[in-house]
Amino acid sequence: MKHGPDIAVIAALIGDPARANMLAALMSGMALTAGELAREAGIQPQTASAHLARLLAARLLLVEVQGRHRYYRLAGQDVAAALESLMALSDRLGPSRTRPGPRDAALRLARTCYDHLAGELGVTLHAGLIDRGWVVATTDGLAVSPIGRQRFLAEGIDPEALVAKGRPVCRACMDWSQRRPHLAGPLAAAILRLILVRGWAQREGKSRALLFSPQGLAGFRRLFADQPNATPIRVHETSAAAGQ
Amino acid sequence: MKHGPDIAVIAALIGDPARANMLAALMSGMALTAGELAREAGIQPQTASAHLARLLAARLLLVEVQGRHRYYRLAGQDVAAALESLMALSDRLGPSRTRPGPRDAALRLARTCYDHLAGELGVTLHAGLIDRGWVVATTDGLAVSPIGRQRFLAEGIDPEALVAKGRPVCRACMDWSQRRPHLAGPLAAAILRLILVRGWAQREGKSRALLFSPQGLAGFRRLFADQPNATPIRVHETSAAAGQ
DNA sequence: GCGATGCTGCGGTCAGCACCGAAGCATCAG
DNA sequence: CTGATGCTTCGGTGCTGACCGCAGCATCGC
Repeated sequence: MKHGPDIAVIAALIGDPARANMLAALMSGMALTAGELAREAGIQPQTASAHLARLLAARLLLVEVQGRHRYYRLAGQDVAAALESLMALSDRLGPSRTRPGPRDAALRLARTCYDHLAGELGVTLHAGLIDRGWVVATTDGLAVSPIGRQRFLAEGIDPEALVAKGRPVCRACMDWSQRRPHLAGPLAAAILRLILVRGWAQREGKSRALLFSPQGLAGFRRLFADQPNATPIRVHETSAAAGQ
Repeated sequence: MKHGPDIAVIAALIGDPARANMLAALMSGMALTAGELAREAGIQPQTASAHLARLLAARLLLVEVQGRHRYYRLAGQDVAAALESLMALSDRLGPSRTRPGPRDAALRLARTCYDHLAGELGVTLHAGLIDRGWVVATTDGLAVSPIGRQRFLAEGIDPEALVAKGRPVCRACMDWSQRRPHLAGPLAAAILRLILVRGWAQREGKSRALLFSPQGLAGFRRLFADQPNATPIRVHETSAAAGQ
């Protein structure tokens, strides 16, 4: 048992600061060039190239060549999920090695998690869809109910067109900052695209943060989150969680 | 952004082979002494002590002193979840760096994931409880239905006694080997205890593998998995590996 | 054709850290 | 008490790997 379990190889790849910075940048879901990633990590292009080659060999990244550019992106949802779960452990190091600036607040409110919405609004989305009965639990995770399908079709999303090789169309994913589940899967990816296409929110530069316009936030809440009739949803536990 | 994101610190800790071996051993959910962990990792006690101190400082582990022994265990469910998600990425390295022996087949059939059941039977449990309507989706993840509570009480498990500080009593957790959700959370932990107490299964040494007796397997399936009336559940996608 | 840009491979340097030997404390058995 | 066990701290060694300067290709613009 000299060379250790495979988990050590993967974790060691993520464990280098330069590579971790690159992976964190790719968590936005965008494909970035080798040069952009080098700048993101604060290293020279040669060094970045070596790092990227190793991440590629481990199948953590995919690459697409376009002319003289090489666009790297995360290899899949599972890679993003693993990175998120590691972020969830980061709090343990100390109350805040990450300086809690305004950008951090934006990240906690809404951010991309590879291809879908995360943060407080991601949790709100998950809760809202379940409250409305659009999404229900199945043996495979979560699925869209008949009424939900009708509603999504009205918004231009066909859930049945999103199913791929028996994978669930959506599922719960533990949110790093909220410590509650948010919505993941192809359906969640389609909803994020809808949010961006309608101009409800836009990316903040190359970061993972999503900036919602007031109108966009209102539209989002009206469609997915607001409880038309009854009890208000509780999404503001972050303040209480701080004292934990 | 010189010293990298916190995620790099955590991943680097897990990324060392010796530490990864220790953490993997602790995934069984048992508390192990420093010496046992040193042997597990194949290193000298002094080296292990240094590793354990670092894991402790990062709050990945908890320690309990009993006489001259020090019992280490994982700090919580989130640590176990992160390790599982890293294992899910290990497949990408190569078809099988992990030799696929009989022990591996046992791991894929049933194993502990920190404090609950994982593997094919863990997925079966998740699917079975949802099929029976004992567990349903809520805004917090999964919850026990009234009929479910009645059934669990009949087996000596009180779901309401398991709720702690607003955390969901159970939730879905993506299974490393099955790539489908299995049941996690306090309820899942109680079910694992039930399985062990009734003698349906026992741990294989210090490994994560759970060995079900034929009678135990029958009892488990009858109570949680078998579909009494209708369509058979599909849990045998890896039937080749299971051998059952 | 030319130079500029984006990326990768090669060598050499250097720091970090995993490792063990030796020693020091606490606990337990007798 | 003495000796044995379990664990930790300290010092020193050795090796892996991250880094950059330099060079070599491919692509784009002109």
